Amino acid sequence: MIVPNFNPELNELYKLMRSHFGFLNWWPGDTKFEIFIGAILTQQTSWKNVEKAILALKKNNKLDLEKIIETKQDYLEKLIKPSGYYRQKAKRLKDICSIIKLNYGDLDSLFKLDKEELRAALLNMKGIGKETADSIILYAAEKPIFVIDAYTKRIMHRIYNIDENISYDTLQKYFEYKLKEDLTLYKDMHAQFVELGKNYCKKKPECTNCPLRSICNHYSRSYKQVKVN
DNA sequence: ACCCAGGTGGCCC
DNA sequence: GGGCCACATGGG
Repeated sequence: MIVPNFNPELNELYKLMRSHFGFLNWWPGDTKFEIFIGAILTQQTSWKNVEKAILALKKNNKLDLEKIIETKQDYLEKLIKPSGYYRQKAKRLKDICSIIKLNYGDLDSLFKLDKEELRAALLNMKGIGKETADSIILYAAEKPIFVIDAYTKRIMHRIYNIDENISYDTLQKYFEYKLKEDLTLYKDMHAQFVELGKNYCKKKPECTNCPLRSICNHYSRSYKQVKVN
């Protein structure tokens, strides 16, 4: 197996984030279907906006595979409008739900596929790329797969100075090679990356109180420690 | 008035 | 296999 040429202590990294943020217990959502829809709606969109869209779907009794299929496109667009890209997302949601209904009957049946088959099936649907597919597999279908996102890449770049443009698959394989395969760990570690990315390791980083500053290459480069005698 | 957010698909080379 | 672009709202 080809892995990138770096060797961070991922368990130490996890412990530092975990002790700072606590166990995050992701993904928020009452049902598998809600998590599934949320994973698509949150693409390139803040979770606050997604919550509004999901609430609107709930209030109008549309948070359901069959209901999404039955709902007219323009009405669905109105409901999910706050989540952005709403025309695209409404069409894709309807198409995706139709395909699931047609090929598998319902979401649970789709989720009964084994991990690799499920991933291939999801990636075959327009509107679901690697990150969304893996988020659905991890948090809705609850099979251990490590989710990579822009935060994960940025944080790994800052801490260990790895290539910013490392491919999704390479970084994912790296995590899965280094970590023990554990559903709860995979779920929480991704959540920790997002939390760190939102609060500290942003595009404009706020390193001074970052929980990872003790191990961060970027921090040592940017904030040269002045030795006090 | 910018910049950013838990990406993706289409098109091009 | 990668680079560029459209897609769109709401919050800082």
